[in-house]
Amino acid sequence: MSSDSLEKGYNPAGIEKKWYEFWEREGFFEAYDKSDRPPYSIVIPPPNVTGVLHMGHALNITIQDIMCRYHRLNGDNVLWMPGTDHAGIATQNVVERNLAEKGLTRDQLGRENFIEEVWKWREKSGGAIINQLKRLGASCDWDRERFTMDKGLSDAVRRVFVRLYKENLIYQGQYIINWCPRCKTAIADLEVDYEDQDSFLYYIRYPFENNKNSKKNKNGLVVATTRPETMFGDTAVAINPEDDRYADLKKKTVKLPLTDRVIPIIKDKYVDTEFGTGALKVTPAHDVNDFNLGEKHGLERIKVIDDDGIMTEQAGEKFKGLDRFKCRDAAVAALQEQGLLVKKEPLKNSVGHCYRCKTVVEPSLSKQWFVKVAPLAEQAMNAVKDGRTRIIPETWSKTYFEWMNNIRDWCISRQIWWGHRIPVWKCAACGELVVEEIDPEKCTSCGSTELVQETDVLDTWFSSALWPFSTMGWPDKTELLKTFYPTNALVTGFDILFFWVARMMMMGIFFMDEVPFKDVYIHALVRDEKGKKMSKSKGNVIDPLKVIDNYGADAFRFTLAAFAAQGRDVKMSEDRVEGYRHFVNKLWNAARFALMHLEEGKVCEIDQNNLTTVEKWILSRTAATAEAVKSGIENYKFNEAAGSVYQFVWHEFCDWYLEAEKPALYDKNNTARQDTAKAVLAAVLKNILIMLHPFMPFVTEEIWDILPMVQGSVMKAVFPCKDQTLMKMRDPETENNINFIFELISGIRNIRSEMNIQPSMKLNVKMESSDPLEKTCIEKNSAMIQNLANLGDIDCLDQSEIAAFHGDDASASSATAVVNSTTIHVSLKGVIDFEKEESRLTREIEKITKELLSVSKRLNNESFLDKAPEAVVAKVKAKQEMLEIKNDKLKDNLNRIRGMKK
RNA sequence: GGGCGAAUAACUCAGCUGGGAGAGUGCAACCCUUACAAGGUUGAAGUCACAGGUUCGAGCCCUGUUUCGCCCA
Repeated sequence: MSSDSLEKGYNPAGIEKKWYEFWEREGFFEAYDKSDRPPYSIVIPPPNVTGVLHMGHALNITIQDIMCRYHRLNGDNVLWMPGTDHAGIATQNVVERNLAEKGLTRDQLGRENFIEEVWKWREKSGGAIINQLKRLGASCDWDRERFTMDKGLSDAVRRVFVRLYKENLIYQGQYIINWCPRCKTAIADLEVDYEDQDSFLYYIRYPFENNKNSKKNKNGLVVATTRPETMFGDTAVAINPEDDRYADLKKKTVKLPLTDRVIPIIKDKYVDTEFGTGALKVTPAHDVNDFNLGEKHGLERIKVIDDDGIMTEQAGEKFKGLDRFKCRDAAVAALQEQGLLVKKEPLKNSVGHCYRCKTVVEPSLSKQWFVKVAPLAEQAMNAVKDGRTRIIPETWSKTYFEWMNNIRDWCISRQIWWGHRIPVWKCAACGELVVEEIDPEKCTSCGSTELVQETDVLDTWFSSALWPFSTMGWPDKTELLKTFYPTNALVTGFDILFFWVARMMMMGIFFMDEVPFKDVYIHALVRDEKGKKMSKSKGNVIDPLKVIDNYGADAFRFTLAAFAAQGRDVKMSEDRVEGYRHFVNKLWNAARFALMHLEEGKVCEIDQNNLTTVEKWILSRTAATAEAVKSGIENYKFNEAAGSVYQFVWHEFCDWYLEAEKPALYDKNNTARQDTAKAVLAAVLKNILIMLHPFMPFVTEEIWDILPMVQGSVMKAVFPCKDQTLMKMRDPETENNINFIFELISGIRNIRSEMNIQPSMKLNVKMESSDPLEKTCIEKNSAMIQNLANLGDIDCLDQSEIAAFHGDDASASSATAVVNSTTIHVSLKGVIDFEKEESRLTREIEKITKELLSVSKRLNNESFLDKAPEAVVAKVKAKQEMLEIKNDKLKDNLNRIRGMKK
């Protein structure tokens, strides 16, 4: 391909699709069950099958893709295991909503037909997110895609349930759980979102029995509650035994208003004396804390709200059949009528909502299945404590321990149809519970065939917890497991640290005897540009697919990587993506430029003996940048990796190197020089493409394809750190020399700019150096200085010439700059503005004087000299020396200019 | 109420086991120089939230205060 055909600007449309299909077709994402190469594996956090791509996914996937592509470039056998989870409640909701449009309910269909409907839905529209991940460039091994409801994964779920049950780590029991009256299922503690809400605190008098005394505060106990509708389920009133207000209380019971029941007064230190009146109504069937209190004191549990959120018979004739919130108003009104409502005051309290449908959760007494997590949690904690699994950033391990220490048993049964049905059968004949992996034919106890399977299904997270090994074929002992378990890393947001990571840890350790992953990298949340959480209701959601359409996946990915600093949220705005689109374009144009010179030329080896200083420098910097990218990615510091390569490509490669190399590239008269220049250009560009490939897979592949000196795909290239010849090019001395030269050039440019001299005007310069090494360096690179500073004559003065020059008029009408031990005299005969030059030098001197002051302050301090490390003292001394030289020279120059002014 | 984190240039953020503050964007001036105006060159800009302490030395470590965010109850 010729560079003429290359667009002036990079246009990602079309190119991304082309390469993605190419990679898939060629099988470049495939992992090998068995291989001599080192294994590297990641399992994807399975997105919800009903989900659509959001910013959180985009960041999560980009990070994993960077890691996987990087490891492939290192020659590893990489497995990136993809898939989705079946999202029990969410999916059932979606399908039920579709049915409702046709006027149907799931009950009308029946369980089996309904499940068939769900599968149909999943075939048709489930997993749309997978194709969206591909738009980002995700290099998952798609042939291995898994779904938590697949046969193999379902077998794994049964194996796990049965074993945990038989080891008494799963049990069934009547406990208080969180009930969603809309989803009509139990949900786990974690699935409840608490939100502050404006409510009222109602003060209600519970009168004493047969009390005719009218002394106001003595004729009953006043309780405070936010939920008067639960009073029908009260089975006690509790007070703190140390509460002075009730020290003289003789009564043992109170009458429960609006009912004919009498309930006991119990004493427990649990009661908070600060809250309300210090008297607490106790409703064991509808409050977690009351449940515990009730258990301790052997209280009766009366359920007054049913599974639809409607008051039961127990609420009495007048209230039964009312919605729980309507009942609240009705009860309050009735109490007021009877003069039992003492007062109500506004209160902000936190109310639990179902995380799927936002309905207010009802704590409710219910028979459910639980996992006894404490023993599992301990193992999971130990694995982090002893470093078998690292959590990165480390600070999240505190949160992890905090949760593990306060963990409660996990309610795993759900009263829905879509999910893994619990493998427990009850014998209708003898009542025996049969718990088996394979559907049993008859009762293991009495032999009866009348077995009825448990109707509940398991929490989706129960199957997700097995993801790292169930996806690899467990319970079979597969080659895949042998090669890739435990996985190297898990990448996720902190929001599912407990939902998922902690549970995978427990299950992995229990069933595999090994942690599921060596590293857990917790990345940031993506927020909007003001730092607010993105949400549909706020209308501040940025759609990743739109961003890709507008700016290209490469620019988007690079933006995410560049902002993904550890422990900090990513604030996303389209402006930022636009900035990085410029970077993609810059790379594109650098490649276009390179192609002009490389397309016809033969592929040359670098002639090590013919390298200029700037060529040695760019090769050294290439090696250094490769190191920085490697270390950034391997240490999960993606912003550092991205930042290093950005800085290198734009400022070192494009701004300095390409500009410096142009004369050689265009020089037809010196083909040896030209060939070497081309060879270096080719080598550096090639390595840039490889280093950038994990971040920007599409544009790098496109350029790689066009470049004449490389074959195949950039995906099959080798990361520069593995190239020993390149890595040996690290050369700090050359880097110092070049920095010195660059500073000289900048010094001259600065004079040009500040003195308002036409950029096109060629300047004549004399250099005066007291350091012979600097002088040699200048002489060696004078052509480059001449070129980049746009000079006419450049003259490096000998010792013998210096004195004469200082006596000359030319020196007096020069503007000067000092770099290290070298003074640059820019001849401005006739055009110099002495006023300007004087103020320029004065400002320079002021700056240096300030620095010098702080340096000498330290060097005059004896305890500094005494106690600071030698290296530090030496460094400061060297700095002082340098500053003093510079200061002296600038002052000389200033005096000369002042002399000329007169 | 308990826990975690943040505060650095106009904005967004880096800043390693303490050695004397950086980048990108933006801003200002100049420039269509044979890859790129989605560009180049140059420049201005900071009491590192506040108050103490440790240290020869603090953006960094310790204590307290203020403001903001998140998680859990």
